[in-house]
Amino acid sequence: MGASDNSEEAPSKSKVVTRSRRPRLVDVARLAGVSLGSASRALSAPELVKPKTREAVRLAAAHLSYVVDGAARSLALRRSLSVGVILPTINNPIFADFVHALQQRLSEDNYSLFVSAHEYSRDAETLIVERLLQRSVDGLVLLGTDQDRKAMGQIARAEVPHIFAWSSEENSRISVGFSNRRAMQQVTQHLIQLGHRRITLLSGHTEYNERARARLDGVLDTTSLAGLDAPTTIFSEFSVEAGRHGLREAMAKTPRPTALICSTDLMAAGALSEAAIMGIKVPEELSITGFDNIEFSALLTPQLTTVDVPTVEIGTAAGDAILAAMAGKSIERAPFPTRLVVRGSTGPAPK
Amino acid sequence: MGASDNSEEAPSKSKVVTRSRRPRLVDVARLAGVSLGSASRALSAPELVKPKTREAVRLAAAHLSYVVDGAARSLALRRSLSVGVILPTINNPIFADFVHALQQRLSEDNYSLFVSAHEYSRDAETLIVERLLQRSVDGLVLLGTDQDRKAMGQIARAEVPHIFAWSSEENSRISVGFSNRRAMQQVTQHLIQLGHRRITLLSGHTEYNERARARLDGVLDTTSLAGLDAPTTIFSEFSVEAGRHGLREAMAKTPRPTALICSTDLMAAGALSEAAIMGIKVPEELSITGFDNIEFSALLTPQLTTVDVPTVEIGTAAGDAILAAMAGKSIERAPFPTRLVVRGSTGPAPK
DNA sequence: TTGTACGCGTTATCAA
DNA sequence: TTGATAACGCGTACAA
Repeated sequence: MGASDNSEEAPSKSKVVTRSRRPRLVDVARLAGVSLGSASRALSAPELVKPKTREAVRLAAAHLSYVVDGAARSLALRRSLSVGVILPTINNPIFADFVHALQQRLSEDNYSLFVSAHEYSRDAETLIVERLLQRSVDGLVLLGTDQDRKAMGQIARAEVPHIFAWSSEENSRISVGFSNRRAMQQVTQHLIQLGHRRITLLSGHTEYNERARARLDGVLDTTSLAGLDAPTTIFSEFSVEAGRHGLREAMAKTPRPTALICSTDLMAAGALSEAAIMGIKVPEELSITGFDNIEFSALLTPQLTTVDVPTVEIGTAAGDAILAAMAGKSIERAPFPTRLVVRGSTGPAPK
Repeated sequence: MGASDNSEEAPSKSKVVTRSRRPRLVDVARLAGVSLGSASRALSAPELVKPKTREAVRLAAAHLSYVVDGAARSLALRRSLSVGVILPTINNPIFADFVHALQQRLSEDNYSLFVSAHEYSRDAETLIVERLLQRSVDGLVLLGTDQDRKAMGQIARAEVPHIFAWSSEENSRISVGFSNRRAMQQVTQHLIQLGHRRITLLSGHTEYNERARARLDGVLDTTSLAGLDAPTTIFSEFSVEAGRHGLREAMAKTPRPTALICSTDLMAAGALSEAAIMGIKVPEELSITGFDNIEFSALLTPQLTTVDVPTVEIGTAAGDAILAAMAGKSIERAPFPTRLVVRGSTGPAPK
């Protein structure tokens, strides 16, 4: 009996060489000549321990290349020191920047970040939430406010602190983000001022996507205020390919629109490229706008008129917010400002 | 004594409402009227249990919204069912696609993926490895073969199964990827065939980056074989901004080069844009090439000649490989083929 | 096929 | 300031 306690045993000669067990805290304690408790304190609450033991433990730990076992620690601590973020997709550079900023912020407070994307599948979303709950994330950052009801149910039952990031419409619940609606109002206003009256909107699907809805609303607000008819709206995915198709569809109508508002830069980039292929001059015959101000939007020809979103700031603020939420506090913050960036893809409406 | 065992106690009235404890497996077992062991088996090895108990347990679990505690499970299982991937940066769409494919593959085998990027900082890299080891990842996917020695030391000591992905040069250790060197040979060959003799190379920094080195070597191989002088080489970061500066620097030389080889599409995109600003005609006055074939490279004007890399396939194969490695097997596989994509940014050398 | 009891590695409590 | 010991929640021999 007690065999499992005998850590001095040499690797048994006749067996295959097996992966050697990683050193545990007891091993460190023994080498340092202190108790388990002292070793634990020396590493995670050094101020509670005499400098001498502290050093002895540190030395022993370094000597053994000891790394604490996160699973055991989580179990004892009843927190995992990890946070999950659920993105719609990882295939939009705007989210990559956001995630990076979020990760940086959490890292400062010693939290790890689980990144996952559901790629607009509700099933995937439920599965992701389930996995994150298994991992006992201490907090959850949700992108957008319009999550799957089932997923939200799971989150609510598990009582995991969570925040909504990205969108922050006036009437929505508290979240860290900006107003898609107001941003799109500016875009539309810009086009109307340029004399455009026949506008087509290339929108993302609005089910489970309050961002797409808010952007759509922003356009409608503004056209209606200006006494225009509601613009033709085409619904599609948020991809470059969808932008191509959208442009074709838009330009198949008679009379042709003079402006195409796209829900994202990705779509606008596709539309721009397809316009070039069709020989449609931008902006002389058609103005095109995007949304997000991804780095590439300034590299297209013509450069894209778009909405700049403070991605990094939102990522950092989301980190602040979820850290606060996990600490039981709650942060109120005003929506972030966005900025219309007027570039070459928009111009006066043709006569 | 034994008070902590009394799970029927009502929430104490006078205290603040606290976060209710999440249900444990015992709770499920009790509700299902079976033992802890049976409950455990019913959920993770259903075939070992009678259909009747299996169902009872499932029902109870669903009723309580039970989710297994990953930390406890890891501790008992001595594996975490998680894998880490260490990227140089998350700010290149090529890596985003790779990670997504990897994640998908691992997810099929019920593994979670920790994603982290060191952004070319060695310190960050060591910290990341340390964190991943704390989390007891069962395997590690390293992007590139040229990791920090210290980090590799940690990984070796911890004896964590790991694989190298992305690069796979002839003389390097086994890894899942493609030959950067051969790909760049093709690019250079293409330019030489177009009559270019004065070529400038805009390379990434080569310290700790075998990909940049291999690409550089590929260019040198080919120019030297063609009896040309070694091309002027400018070293810089892998960014759009660096591409802009690189182009300016390249075109400041007399005589000007007729072709600019860029180490990545990001750089090439910057160079292309800066050329437009300077009024340099591409490809009439200057041919420009990229590397990676990111989606946007086909949306630039002119479209970018570049090297297509089978990102998704590599991601999936990397998943296969690390799963195999964790199972104690090892996968041999030939390097993936790359493909030169000739588009509008390259043309005959000016007279 | 099921139940019991122990171990996984750490932190927290409580005495000393 | 330190040391002993009881959790933390789950998997799995082993016995029944």
